[in-house]
Amino acid sequence: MAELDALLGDLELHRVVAADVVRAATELQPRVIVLADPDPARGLRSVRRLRSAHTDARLLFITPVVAEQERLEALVEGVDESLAEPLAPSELAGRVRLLLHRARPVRRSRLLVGERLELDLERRQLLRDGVWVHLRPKEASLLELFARAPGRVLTRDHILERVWGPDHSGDPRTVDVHVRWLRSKIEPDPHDPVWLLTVRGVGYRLETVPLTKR
Amino acid sequence: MAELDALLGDLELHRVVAADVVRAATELQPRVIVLADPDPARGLRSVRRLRSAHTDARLLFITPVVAEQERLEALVEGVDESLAEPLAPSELAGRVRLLLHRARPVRRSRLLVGERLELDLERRQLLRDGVWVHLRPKEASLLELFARAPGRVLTRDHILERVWGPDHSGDPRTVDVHVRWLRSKIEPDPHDPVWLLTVRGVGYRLETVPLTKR
DNA sequence: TGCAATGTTCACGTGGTGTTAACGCTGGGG
DNA sequence: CCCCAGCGTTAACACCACGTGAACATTGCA
Repeated sequence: MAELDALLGDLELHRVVAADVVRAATELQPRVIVLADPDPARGLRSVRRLRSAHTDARLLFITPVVAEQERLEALVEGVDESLAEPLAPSELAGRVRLLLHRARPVRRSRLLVGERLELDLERRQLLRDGVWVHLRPKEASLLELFARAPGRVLTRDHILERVWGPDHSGDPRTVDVHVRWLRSKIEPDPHDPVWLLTVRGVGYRLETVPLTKR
Repeated sequence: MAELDALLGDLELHRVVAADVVRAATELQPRVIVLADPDPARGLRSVRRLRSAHTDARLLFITPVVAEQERLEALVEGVDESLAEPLAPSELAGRVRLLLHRARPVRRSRLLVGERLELDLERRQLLRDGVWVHLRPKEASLLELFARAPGRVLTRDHILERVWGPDHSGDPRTVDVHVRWLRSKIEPDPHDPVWLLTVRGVGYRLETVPLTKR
């Protein structure tokens, strides 16, 4: 472990026991978590608890070489890497650095629309010209859906499925109302939208870059 | 100073003037801050401002050898180390590394909400405008949980798990009542909360910085 | 044991939120 | 030029989540 410390010495390292892993992850907000529990079952439980916790950390799961089953399960649970002990310190250090630098579809907490609008996913609110604008739950979900697919046309059915849920059977026109409410909050002139645009006969799309600049 | 740079060259170093120390500490989130102000009184003010700022940094306080009084006061204020100039560069570098590698970063004993509220984690009480406000155990735990995840939305289930324990099965609405009691103690107007906010349909979140300022 | 402090649960009112429908407007095609 | 499907707009309505107060239970301490 001294050797490992030397290899990762320029990083901020913390060691915690399994019982504290969720609390530590939430408080410290690390970028990488290495789970090296001697008990594979307890390690798996830690994985599940972490996955439902408020952390974006990438997970590196390490088990004794005999615990092949748990190592595979961990992958299913969504860990980023799953390795078996024994493990060379340099190997582990390398994996940690790999995860650290890996471009991951990071759950960014902020999405931009233009230069004056910012959707804060944590607060589920909108920052417009430096002023916070309240978003209702459905509005936030709707805007998030659009912002994650900038420029793409989304049909009402697609929107209903993603925002309202797959088994939801409601009037597609409900989407229109929410679009209107969103426009009143993000558009300079709601009557002449420049961001959240109608695609007649198909659905709606959100521009993320001013049209004139393209 | 060139010699010191050589001794600490593998670390990321920043130099700032006293007026910028709080801002720099907040933005850079350093692990160690060396306060070497030629003016001992100004150095002490920096210590106090840092101690109530959003940083976990360990503090190393350096004064001219004549300023014995201030050096002792700094210790009372909670600096981690207090040394007198003149000081050999190797000595200083050694102290910095000592603080850096100290087993575990010191648990911050105080968390801030706004500028007038301070949660003392040891006493588990609240300092509001310089007056101690009594917190009941659950209230203290709840506020601590929020203060450690400023701005983040916490669901009732998440709160229950963290404050009441993982195996606790109680009414999620219990959280509402404690939130209400907390509001009566931290909010200027409990009917119109500005710190501990409701996120309808999701949970609650604690703002640590006034929203309009951002 | 008794009392005070703390914690939990419930019921009720209210306001925010979502849904639906009706009606008017617009643009494109016959 | 008119028609109509599609969309904008508004408002009524129902529902549900939350705030609130209080009763009740539990804990801690003298």
